[in-house]
Amino acid sequence: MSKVCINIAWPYANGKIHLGHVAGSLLPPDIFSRYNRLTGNEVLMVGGSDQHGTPITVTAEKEHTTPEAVAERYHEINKKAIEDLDIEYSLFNKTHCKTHYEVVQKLFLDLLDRGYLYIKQTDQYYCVDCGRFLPDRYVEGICPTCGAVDVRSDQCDTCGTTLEPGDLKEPHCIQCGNVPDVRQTEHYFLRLSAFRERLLDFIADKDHWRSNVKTFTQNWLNEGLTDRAITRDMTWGVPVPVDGWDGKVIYVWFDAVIGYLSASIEYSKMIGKPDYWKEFWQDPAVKHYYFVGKDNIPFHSIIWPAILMGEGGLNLPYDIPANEYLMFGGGKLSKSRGGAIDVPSVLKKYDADLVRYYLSINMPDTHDSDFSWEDFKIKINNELVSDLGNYYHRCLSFTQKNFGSIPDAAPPEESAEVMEKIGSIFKEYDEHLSKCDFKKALKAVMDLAHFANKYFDQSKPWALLKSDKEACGRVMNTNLRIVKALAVMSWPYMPRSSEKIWEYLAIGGTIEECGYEGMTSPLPRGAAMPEPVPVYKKVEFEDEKEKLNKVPAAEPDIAGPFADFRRLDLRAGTVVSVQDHPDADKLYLLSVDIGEESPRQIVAGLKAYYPRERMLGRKVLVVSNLKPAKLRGIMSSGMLLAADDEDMGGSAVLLLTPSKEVPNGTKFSSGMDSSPSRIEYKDFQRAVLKVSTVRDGTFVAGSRKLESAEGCPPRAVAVIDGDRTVLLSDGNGSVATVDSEIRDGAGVR
RNA sequence: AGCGAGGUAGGGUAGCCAGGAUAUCCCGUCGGGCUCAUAACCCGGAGACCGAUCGUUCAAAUCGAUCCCUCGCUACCA
Repeated sequence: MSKVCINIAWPYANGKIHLGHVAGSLLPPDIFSRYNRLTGNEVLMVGGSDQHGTPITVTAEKEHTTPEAVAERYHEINKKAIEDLDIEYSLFNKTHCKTHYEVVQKLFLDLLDRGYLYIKQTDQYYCVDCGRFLPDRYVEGICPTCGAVDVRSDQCDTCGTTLEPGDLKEPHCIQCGNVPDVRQTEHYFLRLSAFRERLLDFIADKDHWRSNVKTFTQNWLNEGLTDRAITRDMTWGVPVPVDGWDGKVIYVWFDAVIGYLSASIEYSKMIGKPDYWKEFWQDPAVKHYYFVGKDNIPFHSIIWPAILMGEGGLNLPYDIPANEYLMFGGGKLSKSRGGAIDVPSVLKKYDADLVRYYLSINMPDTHDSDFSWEDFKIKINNELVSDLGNYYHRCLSFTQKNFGSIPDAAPPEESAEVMEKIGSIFKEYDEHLSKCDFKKALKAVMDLAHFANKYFDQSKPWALLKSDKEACGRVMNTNLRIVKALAVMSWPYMPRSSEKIWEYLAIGGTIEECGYEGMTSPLPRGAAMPEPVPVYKKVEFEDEKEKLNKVPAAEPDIAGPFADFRRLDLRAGTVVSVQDHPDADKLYLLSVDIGEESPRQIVAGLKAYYPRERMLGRKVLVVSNLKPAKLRGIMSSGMLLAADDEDMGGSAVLLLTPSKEVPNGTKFSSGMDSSPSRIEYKDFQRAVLKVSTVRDGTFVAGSRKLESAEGCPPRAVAVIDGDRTVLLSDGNGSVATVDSEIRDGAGVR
């Protein structure tokens, strides 16, 4: 029996938690905690809502409310969601709490005393109108390096340059629009660099860490550590506990990680044993685990250990089993991407245990994993319900119906094989779980379920019932012992249903009291069994499936020959104006008339190939239904088709042009039906368009026979699909071509 | 283009770090068994030159090199 401290990454209280959070950092620690409890260890499991920081103040301003209101709202929602998932924290705390403030401030002052913090003057934007310093994301302007517009003041997303206050051209406050001053301000910096050696020592023996965690940390340390500002000019957060520092707070990443400690202390106070936390934080024998997502690794492997080292006398992390991402429909499952599946709505439809099972068996522990409702259904129905659930039910209902109570046990030699199997599965399970290998341990449980079903079949209790009821009872007793073992081993994963099974077994007490120790002990003979009801039901979703799965909207399906090409809407047009892109070397900013009310604005990377005068007035072909995209800050609605023979070893880039004069807006669909619906760039890339000289009705590149070579210029563009080759034309004798030499087979992009 | 991950039977995967004898599991498929059970369970079959090539080795899915392809993030891709 030992103590274990389980620390869980703090979800940010600016939105509802979703399945990505659950699979990534919330469910694993709960499984691990329950596993430890069944092993007989004492667990302290803490975490909570991260409630400070600028994004919450932004939300609050948007909603015309206070940051506290926003933070509290999501704290309550998420706390409830976590409880509904049966994730049992000792305490799910929050950073906006008195104890947390005190602990953060104490650590701050301790580090200050020891010389790990120092003050540095920095420049910061200050808005006179708003009367305050502005956070980085409150100031936008033009990037001095690349000229992109509406760039945030800390970093240009367009060119990646890191910016300092004052760098931005034409800065403005996004709140009031005024031009902010650059004023001197001071901040406390954490002397991270002072911990480098100690941190290297710290990770040196961490061979049990997952390789990505260790490698990532090692790389960070090798690159050298830069001191970081740990205070900000704002009021939403933990105040800096130094006179004259009003209006400044401690920055999130110093604030939030300390939450592990403050939540432990807060919990101790709550249970009336104010020193309880010390048993976990000050006894070096207690292992500390940190369950986080992979984006959170350095905060837990470097910054937090540095803070702990600076404070001294507190346990450092023992392991940081960081998970990868749960992907949904190909995209990262995150709040910002909109593909999120938040916990409250999922739990409205499905039992927590089903969700826990699926996320466990599909956990992104070593790689990103994909979430889909289709897969959810398959795994739940075929594995959980059919194997495990059905086994539970056939055993319990058969015994209950025919015996009404627990029948007498078989003599040891009769059940030896089964008990051995339980033992060997448990060994495997235990090994995996002790290493936080959740997926594999659960697979071991499912293996036992499979073995169990086989045992049931082979021992044929339904036949024995007629021939030898006593023997039947002995077999069922053995079966029920497997049921018991399955329920105990499943409990960390699916607590609620396991407890239900426990009731049906009429053992009394709880699974937690039984523990792994009592898992294989005999059943209470003669105990009356209640009538069982299946604990897992198959999931069915005809409508739901459509709704939930169709987050990535189904596109109108174009099938058949030239499907990829027919998704394009190609139009003839005339370049009516050419300007240099203000912020890019290679890009032109064009207006192209494609027969619409006003010309399209299109950004094109052609500066290197066409001087301005050769662009102006030029007849071109435009992909008109391409999803508009910002190119270095400027919207581009479409793209010009150009041939490029790089793949053929050339270096020419030539704009496509109609062979005969056609009105702007003329459709180039080679006489086929095409779709006007909006497409992505990658959809465009799927269509195969090639340029080649044409001789005797044959497309020289690849010697492909053209289906019609009518009106064909000597060099032309063709659309290729399988073995079919068709000229790209307007269907009326104007064929797409280029006006100078290019290698045959050049692609079009 | 940069970074990250990955390419193993029709689909999805395990194994790869610590190289060895019939390559795992799930779905699907084909055949059989059973009838206690949630049309579930059990057994058996077919189906994979482990992305390609080269190398290291007595031995490579596993180690090294090169290349190809896919996905995600990022981008002066249009």
